[in-house]
Amino acid sequence: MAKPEGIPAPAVRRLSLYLRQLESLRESNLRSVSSKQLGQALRFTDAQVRKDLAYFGQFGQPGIGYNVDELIARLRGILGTDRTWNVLLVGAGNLGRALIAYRGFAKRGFEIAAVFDNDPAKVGATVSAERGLTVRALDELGAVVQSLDARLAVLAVPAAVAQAVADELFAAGVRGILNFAPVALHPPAGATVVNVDLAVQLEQLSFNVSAGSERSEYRSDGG
Amino acid sequence: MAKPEGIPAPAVRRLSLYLRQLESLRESNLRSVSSKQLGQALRFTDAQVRKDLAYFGQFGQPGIGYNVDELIARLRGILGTDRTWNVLLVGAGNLGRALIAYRGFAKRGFEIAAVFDNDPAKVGATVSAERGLTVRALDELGAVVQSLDARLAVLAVPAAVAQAVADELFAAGVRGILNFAPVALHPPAGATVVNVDLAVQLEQLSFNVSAGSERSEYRSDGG
DNA sequence: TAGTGTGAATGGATTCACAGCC
DNA sequence: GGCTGTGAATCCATTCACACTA
Repeated sequence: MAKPEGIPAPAVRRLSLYLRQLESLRESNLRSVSSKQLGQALRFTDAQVRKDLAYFGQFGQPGIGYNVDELIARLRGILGTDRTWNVLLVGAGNLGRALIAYRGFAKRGFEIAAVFDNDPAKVGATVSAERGLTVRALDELGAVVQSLDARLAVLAVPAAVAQAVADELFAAGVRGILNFAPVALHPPAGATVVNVDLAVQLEQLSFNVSAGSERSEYRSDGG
Repeated sequence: MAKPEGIPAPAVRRLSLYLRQLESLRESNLRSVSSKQLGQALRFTDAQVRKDLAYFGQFGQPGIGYNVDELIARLRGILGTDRTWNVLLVGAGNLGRALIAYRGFAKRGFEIAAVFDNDPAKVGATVSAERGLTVRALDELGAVVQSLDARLAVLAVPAAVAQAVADELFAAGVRGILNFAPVALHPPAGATVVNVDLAVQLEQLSFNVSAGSERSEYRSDGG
C-alpha cells in the first residue's frame, strides 16, 4: 500500500471526506462523479480533488469523471478500511461509555472489541450486553492485543494518566491512538497519535465568533 | 479583539494547545516559560511558538521568557474564553447525552445550557437532573437563543437532517457550530463550522498503520 | 464537449538567523 | 548567557492552465 512518504497529510484527511461523500452519492444511485461535483459538495476546488487522488493513482476517465463504486473501493484500500479493525478502548468513564454506544465507528469498519479501565470498581462491569463487552483490567492488555490483533486504540482516560497508558498501549503493540485526553502525547517512532480535544474545537469557534469574522469559515475536523 | 484577518488558521489551533499546556504548567507552579520549553512539550519548534504569539502582540521578555499567568490571561482574551459561553446542544441521542455528561466543556468555559431534539418521544425528558436540563422541541429554538444569548451550538443529529437543523440554528442567530454529523455543512457568511467526525479520525490512523509509516506522527485535532 | 492528469506558478506557512534586550 | 521578536529564506500545499483523452 502507498506509503505516507511525500503525501501531504491534508490530502489524506480529505481522502476520508471524499470517501464519505462518495458513499452518500452512491445512496443516490449516482454512477460517476466529476472532480468538480465532488469538490463543490465539500467546498474544495476541482483541482484540489484531482491532485489529491493523483497522489495515489489514475482513477478517472477523461471526459467522464470517476466511477463512484470503483473510487470507493480504491479509497477504502488506500485508507485501510477495506477490512474491519479491532479497536481497543481504554477508559470506561462517561466519554468511553458513550463511544461504545456510538454507532458511527462500526458503520465504517472500526469495531470496539475490548474495553479497559484501571479502576477496580469498574473492572468486570458489562458495558455492552449485546456485544458481550465487559471492562477488563489493564494487565490483560498484552494478551488481548495479541488475541485480537488490535493495532488501534481509543484513549478516553484523564489527562494525568494518558501518557502512561499510551506507553503501555504502544509497548503492547498498538500502532495508532485516537486520543481524547487533553494532553500532548508523545508516540514512539512508527506510531501515530490523532488528538480530539473537544474543548479545543469549541475554542476555535469562540475565537471566530468573538473576532467577528465577516466571511464564512469551514473547517474539516478540527483538522 | 484581533480579527482573523491575516492570521493563519493553524496558528489559532495551536493557540488553544498553548493555553492548555500553560494551564498545566501553572499547576506545577511554574512562573515563566520559554518558547523552547513550550514547543518541546507540544512538539513544535521554538520559532513556531514565538511566531504564533507574535501575531497577537508582544507577550514575552527577552532573556526570561513568557510569564505563565499573564500569557494564560492573554490567550483567553484572544480565544474568547475569558467568559462563559452558553452552548446549545441539538440531538439527544447516544452521542448527545454523552456530551452532556462530559465534564470537559464546562471546565473550559463552555456550558451546555439547553438541549433540543425533534423526536417527540424525547421532548420533556430530563437529561441532567443536577443542571436542570430537559429536552426541548426545536420550535423553541429562537426564544432560547435570545434568552440565553447563545452563539455556539453542538450538533449531534443524524447526517440526513444535519444541514436543515444547521440552517435553523444559523437563522436563530447561532454563529458557530461544532458538527458531529458525518456530512459537509455549508454555513452562511459570517458563521463558522468545525467538524468532528470520529470515523474520519480513525481512518487517518488506519492509513498510517496500514501504510507502515516509519517515523512517528503526531497530529493535533484531527487536523 | 466535458473532464482528467500534471508541470509550472502562486500563495502561505514554517523555519532560519540574527539584531536587540534583560 | 539566554531569550524574544521579526525580516528573509525555505518549504510545502494549492491553484492555474493546458495537453491529452473519451
